[in-house]
Amino acid sequence: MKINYQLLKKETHTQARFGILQTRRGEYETPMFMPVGTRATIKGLTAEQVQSTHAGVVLANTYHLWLRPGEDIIKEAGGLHRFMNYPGPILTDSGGFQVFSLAKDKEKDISEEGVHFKSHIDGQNLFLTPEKSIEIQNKLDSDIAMSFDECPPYPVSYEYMKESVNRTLRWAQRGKTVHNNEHQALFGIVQGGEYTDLREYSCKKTVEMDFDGYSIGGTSVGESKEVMYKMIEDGVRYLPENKVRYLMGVGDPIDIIEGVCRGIDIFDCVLPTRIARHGQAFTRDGKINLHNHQFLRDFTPLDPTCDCYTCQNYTKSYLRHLITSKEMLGGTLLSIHNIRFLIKLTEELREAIKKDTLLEYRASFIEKYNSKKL
RNA sequence: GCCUCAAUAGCUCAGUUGGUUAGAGCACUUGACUGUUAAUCAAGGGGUCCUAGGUUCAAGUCCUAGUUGAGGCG
Repeated sequence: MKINYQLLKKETHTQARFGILQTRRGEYETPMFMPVGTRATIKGLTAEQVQSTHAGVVLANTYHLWLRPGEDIIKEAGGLHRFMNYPGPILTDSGGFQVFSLAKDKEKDISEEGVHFKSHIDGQNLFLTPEKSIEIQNKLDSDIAMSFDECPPYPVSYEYMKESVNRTLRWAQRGKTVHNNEHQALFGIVQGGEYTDLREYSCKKTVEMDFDGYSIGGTSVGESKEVMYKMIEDGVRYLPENKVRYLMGVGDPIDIIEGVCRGIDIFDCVLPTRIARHGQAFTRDGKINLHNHQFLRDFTPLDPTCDCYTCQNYTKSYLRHLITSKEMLGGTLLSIHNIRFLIKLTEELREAIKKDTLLEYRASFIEKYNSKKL
């Protein structure tokens, strides 16, 4: 079995869906949030700590693991799961997004064949193709492989985006052709930027190729929230109901809620772990910065209603001490909390979908979350 | 007692032949971060330039005295 998505319930007032993602490593309810472990590690967390957040699927990155330690080493180790000691499903991103940040001259570096760019480690010239990306992911033996796509910046001209969408479609087909791992699923990626007709075109053509799941790419690259939400709506409109939908790179709590309301099933984002290392935490009352002096004598947990390891055992005062002292444990404890926060959010969204109360849930969450900003 | 050196932001220190509004790093106070090149980046507050005189158009900078500190000689 690769993976299978079972749609169990559609929310009455929105496009939201409750479902189950069946994998060879267990079944996971959607909507769900996937923590990001680019270099085969959720930064600062052991596998046990990751699992304590009730995480299911976890991300790793093809580009990073290709450079170091190399896919052959991981294959020799017995595959990515054994290598990083993670028993749950792993999704590998294709490296397409790295092209977006590393290929400096898009016109020159991105060709029909693939992408030229420089290693961020030692600057050596590299060339990545759709075939190579899929081949690496086959060897990594992740549970879900992603098609190698182009993620254009924002904004970009209609002409460029059209060309890019077509190239991404051809790359998807090439990747699908060489994909050769019978228990690894392969997802297609819908692009098209903010252009509704290109999203429609990209979506329909990608679906024609029949992937195991579909993702919306090219969001959260600098566009406004309104544009991003429109991209989601346009990207989702022509996707089949019986396949899982993954919004790539989105993990702001509000954006997750808005995504779910528009029919997204799974999300991934570096935000919870990155802001954690930078000293910030999600709370029901909005994001807080543990650097702030106001927490010096705050001997209460980040969130009294949170069931995470951090909130069960540590106070804001102590977390502030760790962060201001630059102690590693600070990033670890805040990462545990932030990941758990987003996963708990998806759990509550699932309940709201089942009870058809998603709009009320959204309104009350957002009101509380934004309350302190005014 | 005498000699030498030093004294500039909370800390450690730059500061040209005297020349606009005296700087840096750290610390402090905040902000940003969305398929991780990111335990990162950005902004802000903070000064009786040891004190008192003097020279000069102009002194953190030169001169005199003092104070404090470090070292040396008796």
